[in-house]
Amino acid sequence: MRPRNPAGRLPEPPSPIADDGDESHFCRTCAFAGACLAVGYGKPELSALHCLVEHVGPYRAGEHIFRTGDPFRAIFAVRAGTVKTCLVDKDGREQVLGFYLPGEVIGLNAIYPDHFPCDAVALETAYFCRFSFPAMSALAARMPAVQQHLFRLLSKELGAASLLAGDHSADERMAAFLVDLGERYASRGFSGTQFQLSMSRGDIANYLRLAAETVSRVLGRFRAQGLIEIEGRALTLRDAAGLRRIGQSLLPE
Amino acid sequence: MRPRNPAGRLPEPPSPIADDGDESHFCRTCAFAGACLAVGYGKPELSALHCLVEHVGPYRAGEHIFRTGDPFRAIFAVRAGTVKTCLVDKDGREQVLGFYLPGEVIGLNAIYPDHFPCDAVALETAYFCRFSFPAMSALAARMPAVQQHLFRLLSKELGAASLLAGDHSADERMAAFLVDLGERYASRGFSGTQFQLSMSRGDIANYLRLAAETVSRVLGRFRAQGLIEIEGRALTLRDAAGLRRIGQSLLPE
DNA sequence: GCGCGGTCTTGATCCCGGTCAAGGCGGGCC
DNA sequence: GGCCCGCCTTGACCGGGATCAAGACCGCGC
Repeated sequence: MRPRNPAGRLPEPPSPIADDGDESHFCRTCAFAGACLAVGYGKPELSALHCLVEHVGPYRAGEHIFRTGDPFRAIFAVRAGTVKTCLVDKDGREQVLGFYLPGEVIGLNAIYPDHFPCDAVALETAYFCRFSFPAMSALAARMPAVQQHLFRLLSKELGAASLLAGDHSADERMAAFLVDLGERYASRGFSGTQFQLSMSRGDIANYLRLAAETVSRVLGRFRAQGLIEIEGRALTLRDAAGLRRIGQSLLPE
Repeated sequence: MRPRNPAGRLPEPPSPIADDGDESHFCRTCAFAGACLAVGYGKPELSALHCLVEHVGPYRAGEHIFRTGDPFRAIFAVRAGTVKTCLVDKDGREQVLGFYLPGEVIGLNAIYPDHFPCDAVALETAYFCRFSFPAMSALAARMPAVQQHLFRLLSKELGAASLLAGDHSADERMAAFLVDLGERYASRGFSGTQFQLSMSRGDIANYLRLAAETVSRVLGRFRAQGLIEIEGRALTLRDAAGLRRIGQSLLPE
């Protein structure tokens, strides 16, 4: 894996920011749009939901959205940019818990401890919708679809965490990671086969519980096998089916 | 780790079954008692909750409470006995997701996929309270404390799953596992330092992502160091503080 | 009693991935 | 321009835990 193309860092991908929506429309990628629109709520409910939303940002790469120990008051939906969450154990080593793309929600694991159990850090310039959680809970009680949606978000993340906990080879983890990223991009309307990795090799390694060197080597091997193309952080999935086969034991369905 | 004492299997520990409760009282270890009683709900709410509960069991060791793919209709609180949940990947290898003691709740990870994503198997004779989930959701909408409690249960399990996903040594995992078990028993009114392991070494190994042989060796080492006493499945924590120190990076607070 | 199967322990060996070390590349700053 | 620093890659080596293999112990059924 030799020459690094400047395109690996520049130009900033044109990652379109989701529009802001209005009284009766949500941001295009909103994590909650599905919960409400699909069920056909009317204007009053929509404005109720809009009332408890606050647009925040931008956060520059490296800035914290919240930190371990901060009191839990709100969950955040990513509008643009990418975020990693990570816990830092008492001897300072960090452990990446997840990466979050536009349309995804962070902060759910703070409900139980009632304060954030991890840090959230922007990996590139990022914008958020901030949902006051007390207000959201109250709304959930009035709108079953919202409650149901929250339950599902939580439950979904639980499933994802369990998978990562399995003992799988470096190849399996890496392949599953790439396929998963692609599918998440695709489901939000971006290209699912060609995108920028917004996180460093080190972060990927940490997330997959591998060494950074191993990530490099596996990526190199995948490239040699024609499964992917990669230059710096610019990634193309050449053989998604092949990757899926390798990572199948970690992938849904 | 040499002689095995028959006590490892027999006599059946006198694991007291939780009482059944009545119109205004819950089973002693009920996972939802706290949600309701602490907030001081009155008779009507309590009977609402009681109405949607159904006592089921006994299930004998090895019997399934639910299987992967079963449609999701209810969550289960353990009244007595122990349960393991595990997913079976397509090539038949199983992965233990968790062990559940009296007072704990299984089935939460089924909300999102809307069918059970794993099997639940009784490790010893077990009894349950079965909560219809649609009814529970409806109740949660009327009783904020119930909704909050469900959110917290989900969020708590999410935290636990993330921890297990870290890369930790066999000693750390094992120590944390033993301490955690002890604390969970203690919090339900059982002895936290002396109890029967209701699962096989193989199940423990699978849960901790180790080989069964490694579990044996670590247990042997812990015994040699005076941290524990163990004969078959009869376990005594001799130096809980020492174990906690070893497993600290996986343990809360 | 005896044999069988399951669970557990113990020892020997192997291998994947971690660690250490060195070097390339690119970007930012003086 | 030149330097430094962070990120990434590549190679050499090492070690923790998996795997393979053998045997102990127990409960059970005949």
